[in-house]
Amino acid sequence: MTDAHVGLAGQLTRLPQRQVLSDDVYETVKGLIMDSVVAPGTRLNIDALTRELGISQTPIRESLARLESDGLVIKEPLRGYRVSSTLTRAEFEDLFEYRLHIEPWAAGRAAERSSAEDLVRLKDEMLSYTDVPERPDYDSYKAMAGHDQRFHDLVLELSGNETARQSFARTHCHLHLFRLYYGGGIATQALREHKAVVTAVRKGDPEQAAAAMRSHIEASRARLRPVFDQQ
Amino acid sequence: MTDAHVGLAGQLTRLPQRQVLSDDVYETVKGLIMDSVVAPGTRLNIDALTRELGISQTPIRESLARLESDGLVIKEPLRGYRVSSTLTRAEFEDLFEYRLHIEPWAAGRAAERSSAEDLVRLKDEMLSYTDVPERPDYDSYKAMAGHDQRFHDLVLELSGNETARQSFARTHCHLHLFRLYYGGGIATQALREHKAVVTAVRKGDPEQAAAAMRSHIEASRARLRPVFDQQ
DNA sequence: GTTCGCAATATCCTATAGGATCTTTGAGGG
DNA sequence: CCCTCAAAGATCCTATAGGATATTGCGAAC
Repeated sequence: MTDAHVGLAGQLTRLPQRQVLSDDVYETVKGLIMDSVVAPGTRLNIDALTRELGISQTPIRESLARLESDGLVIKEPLRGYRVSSTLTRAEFEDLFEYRLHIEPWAAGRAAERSSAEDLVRLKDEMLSYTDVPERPDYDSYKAMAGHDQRFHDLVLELSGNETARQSFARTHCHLHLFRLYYGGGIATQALREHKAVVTAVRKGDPEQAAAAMRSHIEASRARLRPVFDQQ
Repeated sequence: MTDAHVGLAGQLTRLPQRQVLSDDVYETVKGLIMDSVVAPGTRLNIDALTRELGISQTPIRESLARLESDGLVIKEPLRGYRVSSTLTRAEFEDLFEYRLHIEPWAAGRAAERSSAEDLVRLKDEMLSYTDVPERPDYDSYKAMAGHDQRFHDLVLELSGNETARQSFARTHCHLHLFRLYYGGGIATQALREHKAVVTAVRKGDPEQAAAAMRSHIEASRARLRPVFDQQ
């Protein structure tokens, strides 16, 4: 390796970006929140995290600052951070209303604009999660949630409007929905609905794509709403 | 004060949130970026900021982490932060396209839903910036930008969908547009367009409100586009 | 029993220091 | 001249320490 490097100055691309500790901490704490290991409302004690993670306070503080911007933690000056609550019903309704405004539009644009390569990416994403177990456990729930998020992000990306994609990403929609555990069992329906969106996009039919996406989101909302009736 | 406090235990509300140094730093650096004191692409040297602001690195790092989430700085691990570029033409177009999708919808909803109190707030906001100078200087430009941002945020708020308002806020639309300095001179037109939106919202006419907002955003886009022709 | 005040403890926030990594500079060789 | 390499310097990142603030617990008074 050292010998191969000699004489190639300037011809190697820059190494991939390094992962620094604060990034690791961010992902770790995010995972704890996402998996409800730390419950909504829980105070996040910086000194305790220091002890438990075996690192200093500084990267912890930095990652908490980022998580605050993500809406996953709430900072109270001088008193610390706490995990944000899961969505209230009002927030849930706002989110879906917003989705119903943005995502069918995006799907329609994806139908108008997608190249053959784009369609391959859609197909690949659909193939990334097909093994729906009869009795969903936590891992399959998590895998489905991952597919769901990637699918929607991809459609937003194929809409060709990066502002819209980022805006949607910044709602952290699927992260918040993930935290509203609903026991699974509906992956088959969601996959079917995703497939209908993909079919319309492939046909290049924006009206049908928008309608399929709207239908999917409305169904998703209806499936999730009972969560709030149990509280 | 100490005497007044005696015997009133539990009856005083919690004091307003305290401002900590990292919050101050965040606003300071944000202001430097917004005012283009530090130009787009500039590296932000943490040690230099430490010396110039006379504080330690820690609050600086925290505020930079937040500014990264805001899209105002870009972090390159181990190499530091740099100020994000001003909007490219493509980003500008995406942003306006997104606005054209979101803001007329929001204005229409505001027209449907606003209470008398809401309308007072709109009126107050319109009254907050009326003194349009013949020859706009930097301060008036900044004041107009402030009004512009507050106005649009208020309409989003009156739409009644907090997800939408936050999503729009997180684009930092007016902050990015502010950095595209265009020399002013168009405040009178923008105010006239804002007034048309307010008039329609007051009438409770959602179609007219949406149309007025659409017209305003399209005009705003047309006014700003020449910025890119000069680059 | 409740409430208040005070001291002790815990936690948050920032400053400082040191190690790791990157960037710049200068010398030497072709 | 250009290129390479090594050393020096600058900067980033994290650990540690100390001061400021909030929280908790206990005892005294009512």
